[in-house]
Amino acid sequence: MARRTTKAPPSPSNDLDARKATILQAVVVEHIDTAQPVGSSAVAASADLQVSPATVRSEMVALEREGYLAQPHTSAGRVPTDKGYRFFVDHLKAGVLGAAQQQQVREFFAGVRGEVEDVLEQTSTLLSELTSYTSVVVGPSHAHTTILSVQLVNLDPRHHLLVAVFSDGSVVKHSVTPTFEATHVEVTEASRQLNALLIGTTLESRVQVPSRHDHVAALVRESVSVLHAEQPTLDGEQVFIGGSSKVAQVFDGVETVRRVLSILEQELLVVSLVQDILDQGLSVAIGSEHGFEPLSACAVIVAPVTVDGLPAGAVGLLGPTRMKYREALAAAEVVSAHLTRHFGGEDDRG
Amino acid sequence: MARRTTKAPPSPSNDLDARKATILQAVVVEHIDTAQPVGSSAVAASADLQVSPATVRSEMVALEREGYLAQPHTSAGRVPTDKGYRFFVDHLKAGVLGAAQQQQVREFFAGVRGEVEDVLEQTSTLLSELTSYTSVVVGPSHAHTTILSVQLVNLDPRHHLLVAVFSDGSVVKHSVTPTFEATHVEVTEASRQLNALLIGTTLESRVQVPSRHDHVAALVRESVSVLHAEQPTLDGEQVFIGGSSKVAQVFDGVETVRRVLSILEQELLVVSLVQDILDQGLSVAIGSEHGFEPLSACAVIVAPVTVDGLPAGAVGLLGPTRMKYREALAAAEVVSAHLTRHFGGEDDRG
DNA sequence: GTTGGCACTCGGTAGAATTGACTGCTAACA
DNA sequence: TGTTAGCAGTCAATTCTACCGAGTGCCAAC
Repeated sequence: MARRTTKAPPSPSNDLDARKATILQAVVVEHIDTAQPVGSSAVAASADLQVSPATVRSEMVALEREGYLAQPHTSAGRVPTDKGYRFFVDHLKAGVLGAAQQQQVREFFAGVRGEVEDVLEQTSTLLSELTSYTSVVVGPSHAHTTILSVQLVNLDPRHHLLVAVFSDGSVVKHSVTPTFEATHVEVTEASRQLNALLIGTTLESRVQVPSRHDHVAALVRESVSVLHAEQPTLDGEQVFIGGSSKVAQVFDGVETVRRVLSILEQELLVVSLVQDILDQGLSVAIGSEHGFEPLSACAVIVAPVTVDGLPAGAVGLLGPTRMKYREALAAAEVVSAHLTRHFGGEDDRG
Repeated sequence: MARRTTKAPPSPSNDLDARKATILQAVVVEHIDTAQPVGSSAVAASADLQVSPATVRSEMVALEREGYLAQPHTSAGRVPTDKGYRFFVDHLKAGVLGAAQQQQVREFFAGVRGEVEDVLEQTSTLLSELTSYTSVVVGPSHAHTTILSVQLVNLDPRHHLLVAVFSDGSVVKHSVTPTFEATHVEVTEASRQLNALLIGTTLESRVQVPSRHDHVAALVRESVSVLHAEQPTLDGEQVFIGGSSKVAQVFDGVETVRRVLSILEQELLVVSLVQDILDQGLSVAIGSEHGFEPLSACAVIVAPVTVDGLPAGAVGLLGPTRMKYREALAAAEVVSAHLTRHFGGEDDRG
């Protein structure tokens, strides 16, 4: 993909000449592998460019000046910066999953059964086992799906349960607690009217609620408003986080671990993070790129899941900036593709 | 309470003479506070018994011989064993929550709204914030509640959704995927029959399913079996874990943190752990007492939640064996009492 | 532009010495 | 008999030192 010519880069700072690129990549690879600063001689030995460590050194000072590398202290090797990782990832040729792992994914999707939620949850476990990073699976929002059925159920005279079923198979429930006591007959009638009113609509549709002052109309009004109230918040998004214990293995420093875990606890935050990255059109967000200070030590990989060509959730991986991008990207892509297929045609052979 | 007489203790090993008890308690308190082994002079200074360190020492060798204390190495102080903590906890006088925290709990329960799940989830966050330990809130199983409504909804000709509403306000859904294509009319009719069949029953009830060979009967049979299949597994239990990030603060050693987190990921395991402890009639399980090897560094506090006098879930706290038992026990009890009240009478003033 | 050589920097480590917080023991004492 | 002071012994933790070595920057030569 990337050119190997030596002529001066057309775009000023975004591209490096071939040798610098090779050196940078060697540093990244080595550092991902060893977690140690990488010295000039290690690079000279590993990369296939036939130059001496001294030459590598002078290239490295340039790379450092341009912001791709950094030095922990004077007498240490170099470590990639976020920008360095970014270059590396942008010039990464697509990796493929190991045969055993591919097999594992195939078997998983061949055997998986059950409700959407269960599939997503198990997928997040799968993804985290494949990569040994923490995984995030975001399910489709049901904002654009239509309502198939609504029902108001009497729990006690002042407490009713509104249960709505959507065309994507999701179910939501809400309490409806009017200020008056409703009879069984009234609740049943309200339920009937809600069905007539809402079936086929989406949560975004405006519907004509009855304005009468009787109990039934009041029940209908409250039900509709409680149901539509769900829309503005991100609530109702389904998030499944798998392998949060990996955080303890993969990051060092108690404080970092604690911080990352405490972010993962706030699922809404995680959803919006993944959404942000997708909206930026990225598949990897490194360090500060996602503008999320507490996760500045992390890289996040995302891959969208689509149903009928429309976005319907995503899978993600969260690791340290020195994560194994090749493998992790491959895993995320393979799993998201399988998920897409799984939800696209109910029948999945693959 | 305990005698000061010098005659041999009536119950052989379960009780200690007053001075030993005081010394043991001083060691536990100190060690919980400092996380360090406690020496004889520290005990002599802190406890109000007017004896010299030498005397304390000779008592300590006895306590060690009897298994209440242990010595990390020869020239170190003493550390409580699980048995030592057990004695401490058994002789703990009930603590009360700090005023600020009591206020926080009151405000929380005064303001909390929404579905049961939401309340439980927020409660788990509350509990973990109160104590800075990881909290577990187990919701009621709906095994004993009755079915209020069942509905079969057509997603597509071969894929239907069974939605059941229970008297405790919980909703479950299951896919029903017959091998034949069912018409809309057939699904509606099956839904009607299911209602007639199941309303008022529990998941444990035996019901008479139709044995005819038509589509409707097949739908009914499959729906009933799929619904009842839920029973044997613990699945459907609701668990909410709050403050898992505390694990990183409270335990030391990456490996311990990882192990605990990975247990917490398996929610079924957590439920059965809490259930076990409750079944043993304990409110605290220390170290190996719960017989759960990976959590041998942990203590677990549980407090049952009841509705109408029947067990309906529990709240729990998970911390290191050297946790602040007084405060944690108080918090768990206060919160479980509030929860009980919250679910008991819908109206909670307190 | 590339290279070998060289002086310099500085974190990490290994070993020795020291400290100090403990203990267990013993002999004297009330 | 229980309690105490005194004392020798143990051992983890700390501090210090020296030193090693990986790695750099610079420079002169090619």
